[in-house]
Amino acid sequence: MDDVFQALGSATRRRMLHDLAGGPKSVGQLAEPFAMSLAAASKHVKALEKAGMIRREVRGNTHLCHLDPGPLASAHRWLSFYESFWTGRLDELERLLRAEKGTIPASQEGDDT
Amino acid sequence: MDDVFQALGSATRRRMLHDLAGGPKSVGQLAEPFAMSLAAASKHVKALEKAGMIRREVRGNTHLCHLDPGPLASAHRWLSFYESFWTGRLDELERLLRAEKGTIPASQEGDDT
DNA sequence: CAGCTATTCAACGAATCGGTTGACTAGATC
DNA sequence: GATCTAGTCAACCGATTCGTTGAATAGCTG
Repeated sequence: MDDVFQALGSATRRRMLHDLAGGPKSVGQLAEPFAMSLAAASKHVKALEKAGMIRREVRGNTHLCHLDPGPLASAHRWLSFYESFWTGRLDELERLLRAEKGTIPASQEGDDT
Repeated sequence: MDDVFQALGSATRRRMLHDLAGGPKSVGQLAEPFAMSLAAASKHVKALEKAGMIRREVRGNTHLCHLDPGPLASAHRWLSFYESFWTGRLDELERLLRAEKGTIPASQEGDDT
């Protein structure tokens, strides 16, 4: 989860993810919108890969990057815990907090599912 | 958005948020679960505050911290853009991507709503 | 006022980040 | 085989992060 949120904490990488939503792209294609060296962009790709949000398919000369939405889904679920908070459903929040005392749900504890 | 995801990229701060979901807490109370100095914890609180996820109410001697779910909601909405991706609703994704060509929705571009 | 409590601030150090450049590897192309 | 292209790797640099400690501030308490 650390890696995921950390990866998302950069506009550059968020933009890359967004571009990837339109379909697989090579590292070079991902780098194109940015005024930085290919090496720098390559590092960003690696950060996304480390966070599990990118799968790499080495296709001959070029590395094709695919979006893997799994970690995004995890992050989304993590945030959903607080949803009742911003929708004003405080009763629901209380239920969640009470339920947790017994269960220790994965998305709020120290694991990285 | 950078600040928000960056703040979330630390298990320590995520734990603090989670504790805050149970109600307002002082800096000292937030620091208690951790084996770190109060000064260190104070910095984490400041990071959360900078990201807008904490409001501080200086009540005499102690600083009472309240959860502000706004930025969490924003992050959640940002991730929702990809929801169709992990739910397998690729048709919906395509609709989103197509729609965006005209609109440029705030949650996926360079602003920080 | 003296002293305890809660918290911040400033300075420091080690580690990490985000970028650069130059060298390298491997696949395509002539 | 020479060379162009795609990408990584390693070294380096400046800025930031995460922790520390010691001192400062401000509110309570005797």
